[in-house]
Amino acid sequence: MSGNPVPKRSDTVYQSLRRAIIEQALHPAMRLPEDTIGEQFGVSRTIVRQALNRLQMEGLVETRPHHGAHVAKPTLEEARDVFETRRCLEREVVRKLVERVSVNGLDALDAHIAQEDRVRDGPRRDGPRSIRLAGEFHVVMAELTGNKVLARYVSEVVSRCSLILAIYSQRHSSDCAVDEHRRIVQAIRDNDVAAAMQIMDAHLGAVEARAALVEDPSPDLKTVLNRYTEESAR
Amino acid sequence: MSGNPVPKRSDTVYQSLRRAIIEQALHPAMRLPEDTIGEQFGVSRTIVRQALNRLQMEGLVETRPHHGAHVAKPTLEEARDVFETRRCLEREVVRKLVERVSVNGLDALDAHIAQEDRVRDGPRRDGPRSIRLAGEFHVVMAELTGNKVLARYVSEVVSRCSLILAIYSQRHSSDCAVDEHRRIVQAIRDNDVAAAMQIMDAHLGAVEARAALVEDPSPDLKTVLNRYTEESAR
DNA sequence: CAAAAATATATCGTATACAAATATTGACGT
DNA sequence: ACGTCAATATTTGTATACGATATATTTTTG
Repeated sequence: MSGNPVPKRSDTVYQSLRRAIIEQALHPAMRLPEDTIGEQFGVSRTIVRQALNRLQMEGLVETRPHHGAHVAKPTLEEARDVFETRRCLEREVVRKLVERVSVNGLDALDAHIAQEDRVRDGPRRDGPRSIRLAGEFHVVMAELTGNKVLARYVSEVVSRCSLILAIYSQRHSSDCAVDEHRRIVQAIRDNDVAAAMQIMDAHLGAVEARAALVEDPSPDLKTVLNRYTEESAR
Repeated sequence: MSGNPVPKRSDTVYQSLRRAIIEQALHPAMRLPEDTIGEQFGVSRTIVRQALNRLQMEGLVETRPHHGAHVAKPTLEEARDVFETRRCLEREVVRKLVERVSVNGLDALDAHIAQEDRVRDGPRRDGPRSIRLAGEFHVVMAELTGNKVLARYVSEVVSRCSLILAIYSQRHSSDCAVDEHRRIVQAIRDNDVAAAMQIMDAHLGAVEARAALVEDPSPDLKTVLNRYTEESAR
């Protein structure tokens, strides 16, 4: 009666694809053929399909019948919905954490921030990893509430936010983000609900603003080619 | 390029199972063998598995490797998590609806309440259907916000709440519930955020209390037997 | 007679094969 | 030269077959 004798190969595929999408290694609207992925991982389409289904439910991939799976390409409206829901959920997270969070929990958050610092100031500016870490900070917070349901939803919206940022934001200026994380933890430490919530709201607002202000950077093939033909004509 | 030429057979299975679970036709912890279900619906295990996977993600069924799928049997802790998250989400729903809801939206809510009344006062007291309708009222509200993400999460927690009520509440006293629904709509009509939220919170609190106050009616075999051995020893 | 081992059965996990649907490409006629 | 239509080829949707694993039953042994 061991816990996990078989590490579930579909989970491996799922997590790999998830990271690849979040870190923008797989661009939005990119096709995800089952055969190709299966060959790559050495598994059959059955396994790949499970992973893709999960990703679809979480909003990271979209599938149309007989068209297969594609990396999701959220519209601005969807993006707004995700951000709005995320704010709602994270307010609850902060509220709960201020109410009761263990010292270990705060330490875990500090440790995570330290890791974010390390990656940011590290030898090479690892943008994708930085985005992922920034998101995981919020997931860690949600898990510290002890509410599994809440944590799952936060994890989902954070993933989707990462994808949205990957689309709509040119570069992830994580400098301010890390600092805001620090300030949120400080407010929680001070048992200051209002401050923590306000900082969190501002933080998410800043993230959202960064997304909303930029134009869609991955337009249709036609548009791209138009630009290039213009260049060659010039 | 028609919308849905094939109504997706897995969706049929999914919805049937979902309703059966929510209406307590399928009891918690009941086994759900893939073959049996497949034979019943005239589809292969592949289809059934898709439906079961979806239900698992939504928390309505649980599966352990090589043990197959069972109807979920949430613990009290899970139940609390679900209720807490639901409150958080529905507060947001109410807030958004008060901000801006169309007349059509309010009409839809009225119509739904009327339907609840009809079923409640109908010839036969249709308990299961009453539970389902009560839940769907909240889903309709969430959908009226226009936020798809929010609506999906609300739909999920409402489903799970229905299941929880099915377990922990002996009978669904829907009389008060319908009236509370009416009062919530009234508060929204009056643009009274505070009142609407307060009623909603009280409503969910009442639902939760009804669940939390009852002891687990189907505990472990050991626990039951312990109680009985104690009794015989006394 | 009780307990433990061994077998049998049922159910699940995965791969693969076949059918259906669609996008693409080439041919053809205007 | 361009638009339309048909054939091909790729990809998904579904079913089924096979192997693995857990549970139930039976048999054996102390």
